[in-house]
Amino acid sequence: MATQMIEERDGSDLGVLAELAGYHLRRASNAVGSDFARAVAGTGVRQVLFGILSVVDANPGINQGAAGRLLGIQRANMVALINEVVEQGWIDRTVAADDRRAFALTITRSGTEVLAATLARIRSHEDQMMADLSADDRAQLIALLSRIEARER
Amino acid sequence: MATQMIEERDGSDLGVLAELAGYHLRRASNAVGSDFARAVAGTGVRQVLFGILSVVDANPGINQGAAGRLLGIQRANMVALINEVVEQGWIDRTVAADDRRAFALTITRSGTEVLAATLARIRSHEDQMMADLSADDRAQLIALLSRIEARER
DNA sequence: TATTGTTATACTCTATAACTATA
DNA sequence: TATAGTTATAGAGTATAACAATA
Repeated sequence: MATQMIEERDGSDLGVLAELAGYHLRRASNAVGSDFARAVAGTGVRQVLFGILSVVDANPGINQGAAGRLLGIQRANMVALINEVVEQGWIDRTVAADDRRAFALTITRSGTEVLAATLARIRSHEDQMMADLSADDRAQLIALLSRIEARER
Repeated sequence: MATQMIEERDGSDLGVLAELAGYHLRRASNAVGSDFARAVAGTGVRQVLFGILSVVDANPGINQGAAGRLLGIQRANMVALINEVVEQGWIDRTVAADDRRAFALTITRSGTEVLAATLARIRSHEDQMMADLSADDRAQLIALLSRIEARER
């Protein structure tokens, strides 16, 4: 099997790094992350916060802890994040009816609007970042990434 | 085209988030990143530092700035990172012969050993994280990610 | 005893602006 | 003027440990 050596014009290259999926994951994730930030600049939305809005929208009344587990966010870190979306008026936080330790989260009218508005911007941002990928490529990418995510421990 | 809805056993799901490549990139990158840390725990190596070792090893005498550009690390952030690898004795930093503003970086004997030793651990860590991917899948993944990285600005 | 949310805290990565010394 | 490296600083994400209230 012939391996392809990727080089800069001046001959400098990444070395073994180029073969490591972890490196490319980090670079691609950072590239997409900072373009995401540009795309939603001024809205107060960030990648994590959009995730919370999406999960709470899809699961009305979900517990704070359960939402965190779905998103891979630790309990301790959820506190400030939920405070933020509550203060923005995007999420309602009420004591859960069945468990007085827990908070039930629901998206507000305003939160729904922010979700829709930023989703539009995010879709066009993703279209740009994935411009070199066909629809199949994109689906394949998500499928591959999901298989890696599943190995989290 | 039928879309597949991914759900937890209790019926909770990610909502629109599940369709966004950016979200899966972030989750997969974090999962791989923390497993990387576990794999090289105790060595003093981190993802960024391994990147620097790899690039300097592949390009002896490369400038600090050029190494940073290859890796997507800002000038300002390179300083502390290079201090770290120099203090560890993994990299030699000398004033460049042709440009007295610049530093020429070369990997040391010790750095070469650390690179080889951690590379072995990293390869087995990647094998575990990519256990659900065929060799073709893995190559495809890296190819797809590279196309996204290329859109960085 | 275990779980939910909380506080405090620390580490790492990334970003920007202003400075210096050389080119 | 532009570039290489530096300093200072800030924001964000993630991690752990210990605690109170409730289950």
